[in-house]
Amino acid sequence: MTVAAASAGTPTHDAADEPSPEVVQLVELLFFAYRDFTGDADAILAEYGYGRAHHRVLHFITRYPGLRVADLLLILNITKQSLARVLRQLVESGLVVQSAGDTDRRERRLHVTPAGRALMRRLVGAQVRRIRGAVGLSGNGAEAAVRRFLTAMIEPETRDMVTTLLNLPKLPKDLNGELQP
Amino acid sequence: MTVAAASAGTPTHDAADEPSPEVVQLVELLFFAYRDFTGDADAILAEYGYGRAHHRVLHFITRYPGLRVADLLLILNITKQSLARVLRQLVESGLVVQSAGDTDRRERRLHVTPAGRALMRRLVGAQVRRIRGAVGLSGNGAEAAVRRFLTAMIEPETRDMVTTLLNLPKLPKDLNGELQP
DNA sequence: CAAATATGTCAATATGACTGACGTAAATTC
DNA sequence: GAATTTACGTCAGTCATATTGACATATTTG
Repeated sequence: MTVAAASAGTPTHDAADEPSPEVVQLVELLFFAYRDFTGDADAILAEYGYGRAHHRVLHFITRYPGLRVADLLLILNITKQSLARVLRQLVESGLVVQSAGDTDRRERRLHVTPAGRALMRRLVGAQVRRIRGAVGLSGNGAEAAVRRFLTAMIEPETRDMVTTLLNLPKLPKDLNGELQP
Repeated sequence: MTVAAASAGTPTHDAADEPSPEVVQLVELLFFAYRDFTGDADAILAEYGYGRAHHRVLHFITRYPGLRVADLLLILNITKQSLARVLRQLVESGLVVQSAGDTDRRERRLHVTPAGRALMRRLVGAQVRRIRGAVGLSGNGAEAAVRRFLTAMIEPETRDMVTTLLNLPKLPKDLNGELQP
C-alpha cells in the first residue's frame, strides 16, 4: 500500500528503499521530536555553561556509578580526547569525582557528587515531564510500542549491548569485566 | 539515588518529575536510536564531504520545493549565518539552485537539482530501510503509536506548525497542558 | 522618500568532535 | 626482574556546526 505511492517522476531502483509519505513523515518527526527533547536539557545546561556532552557523561555516570573511562568511551562512541575535556570540567566543577579502582589502581572509577545529582535531577525532570506527557497523549499501549520501535532502531551490532545495559543496574561483564566489588 | 527515594514511597519534591526506570529507559533509547539513525546518513554524507547540516537543508528543500531561506530558518531553528555557509556549499556544488520569487524578487526560492535529488535518494533510502525494519519489528499498530508519540514530543508551541507542514492529524488541544511545566 | 523586509556577509567565538603522537603509572607476562 | 600491555592522560592541530553582533544590498510597502 505504501510503496505503491512511490513518486511518479523519479526512476526506481530498489522498491524496498523507495520512500513512502508515511515513512518520510517519521523521518521528519524524529528530527523535530529529538530537537525539542534535547532542547529541554540544553536550556538548563546553558545556565551552568555546560553543553550536551556534559549531560551525556553525567547521565551515564549517574546511571552506572563506578563507571570507568573506557566504559564511557564505548557507550558514547567518542574518542578519549573528546571525553577528556568534558570530564575534566565536570571534575573541576565538583559534579564528578574519580577514585582509583579497588583491584586495579590504574582505573578511574567515576561517581557523581551531590552537586552532580542535583543538576541531574533538574535535567531528568525536564525530560521525564516531556516523555510522560507524550506517552499520555499517545494512547494505550503506545509506550510499549515506542520502546520496541526505538530498540529496533538501534544498530543490530550494538543493540544487545544497549538492551543489556538498560536492563541491568550495572554494566555487563562482556563490556569490560566486572564493575563493582 | 532519586529513583530509590521515589520507589520508597516518599516523594522528596515533585513526584511528577521523579524518574521511573521505564521513562529513564526511554531517555536512553532515544539517545541510542537517534544516534544510529543519523549514523546511516552521516556515513553517506562523509563520502561527499558534507555533514548533517547539509542533509537537513537538502531534505527540507527536497520536501518543500520553492522554500525560502526564512522558512528554512524557522524549520531548522538556526541562525542565518549558520545556514548561509551550508546553503552556499550546496549551491556551489550544484545540488541546490536559487531563483528570485515571482511576486517578491527579494526572496530566493530554493530547489534541488537532479544531482541533489540523487544524493537525497541515497540518504532517504538508508533511513527508510532502518525505519521500515524497526516498524516491522515493533508489532501491529506500533507505527501509529510511534507517530503519535513523536508528535507529542514536539514542543506544543511549534507542534501545530510541524503537523501542518507534515500534513499530519493534529493532537487534541485539551491534552496539551500535560506537557507544560 | 522613508521604513520595513529578505537576504547576504564579515568577524570573532564556542562546542564538540576528530587524528596522531607521546607520556605515565600500574598490571601482566615472559 | 625486565619487558610488554593496559588504562588513562595530554599536547597539538584540525574540522563542522553552531553562536552573536554589526553592517550591506536589494526590494517591497507605507
